[in-house]
Amino acid sequence: MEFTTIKGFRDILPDEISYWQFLENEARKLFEVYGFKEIRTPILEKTELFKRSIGQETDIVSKEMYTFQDSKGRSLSLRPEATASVVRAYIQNRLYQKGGIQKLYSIGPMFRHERPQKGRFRQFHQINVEEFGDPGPITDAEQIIMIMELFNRIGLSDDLSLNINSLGCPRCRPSFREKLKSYLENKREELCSDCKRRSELNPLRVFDCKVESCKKTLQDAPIILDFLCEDCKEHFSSVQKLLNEFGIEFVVNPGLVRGLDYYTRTAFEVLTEELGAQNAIAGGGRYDGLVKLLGGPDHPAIGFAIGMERTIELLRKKRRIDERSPDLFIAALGEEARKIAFSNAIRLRKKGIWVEMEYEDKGLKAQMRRADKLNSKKVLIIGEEEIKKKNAILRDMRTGEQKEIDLNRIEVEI
RNA sequence: GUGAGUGUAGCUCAGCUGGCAGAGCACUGGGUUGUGGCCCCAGUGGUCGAGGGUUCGAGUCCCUCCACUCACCCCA
Repeated sequence: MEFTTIKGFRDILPDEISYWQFLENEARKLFEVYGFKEIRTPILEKTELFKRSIGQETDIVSKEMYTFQDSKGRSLSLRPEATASVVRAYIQNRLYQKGGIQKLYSIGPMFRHERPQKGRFRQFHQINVEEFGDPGPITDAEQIIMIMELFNRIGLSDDLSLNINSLGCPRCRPSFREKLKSYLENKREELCSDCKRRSELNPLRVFDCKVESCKKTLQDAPIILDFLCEDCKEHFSSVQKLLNEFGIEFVVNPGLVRGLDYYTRTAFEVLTEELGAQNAIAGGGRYDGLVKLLGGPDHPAIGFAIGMERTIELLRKKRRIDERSPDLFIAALGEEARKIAFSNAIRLRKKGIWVEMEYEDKGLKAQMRRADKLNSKKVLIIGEEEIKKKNAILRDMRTGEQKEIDLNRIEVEI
């Protein structure tokens, strides 16, 4: 085959689309009652935006972005995540001048040049939520409650677990970082080669390591929660209190570290055991310093992203979302009948009725088989007999009952 | 970037120590005039991932390449 999708990119085919629409629709309905409004930003941005927000040293920016020069020599990148673009839009369009809190969501493709595997693609889709302007723990809890409610509504809550952590703030994180760094320095010989590298660049990430010896070494490592300043401590315990109050189960995981530099305080992840190595189907957290860092006002913010491919894979594994099926199939016998069928199909569709028919000259049996395959609820049979009598036979495909009806009364009968 | 696995019909796969390219599902038609599902019969459909080598003969053995999958890594 000469033309195929490029590596890590894929077609989402019609037989999968009911799942996508279901997920999107449920998300939109839920977000709406929480006061979130949709925003759509470009998928292409100046490279610098991502470098500044996500962090120069992160894997996403240093080796996973689709970056190229345009004809004027400017460096552009396909977005690897949504937050940077939404923050940019918030600042550029002065959304903060509308006053109060801005609640935004966005759905669309992201791009990362990684080696594809189960649950990981180079083009993938996220449902993204961002909220600007409120520093308090209520907002944190509200977003977590909302995301868990979404998973509950689509029927996945039994298969998911929620992890939360606090990453501190610029006042308290540095001292923890130093402490951890020196701890790792002393234990350097016990760490795997990856963790040796991590302990230099981004020491928090060693907590993600899956190597047994590293896990063991880290058992006695300092944890961030012991280093939180009073404000961060207070904030985090309020979040937990609220989650408890509203019956949200969670695990405090001090090893939960988000890979992007901009996170502060609350971080959370929704995990599943069912999808192999890529087990996070949603993740997010607070990023109080980012708006200012990108040139906006010093506004706090919090957000999360849901991985749509992963959610849908889990959804397909756990339940069936039925496709819609036609309301009526018109089986016509002969040239004259087909004309009548066609004009009636057009007429009924104007009224919002899903009508299918056979366009070729085929026997009734073949047409019935086709109607059955399409899972049509009813079949209208028009043949020479019926034309003479100016009526048609309406068959209910589930019960097998059929009756003669007047052609003008089709919409009433079905 | 590293490692392992897999490429045969639209899909899922069988094909033994080398000897005529197969099954199930799907699709099309039929099982007496104009009635679906179940059943029965028949038919369409293949550059066996690509190229090279060994051999009288290669889907099968050897080499090279390509693609896909999973894992590491990273993350949604």
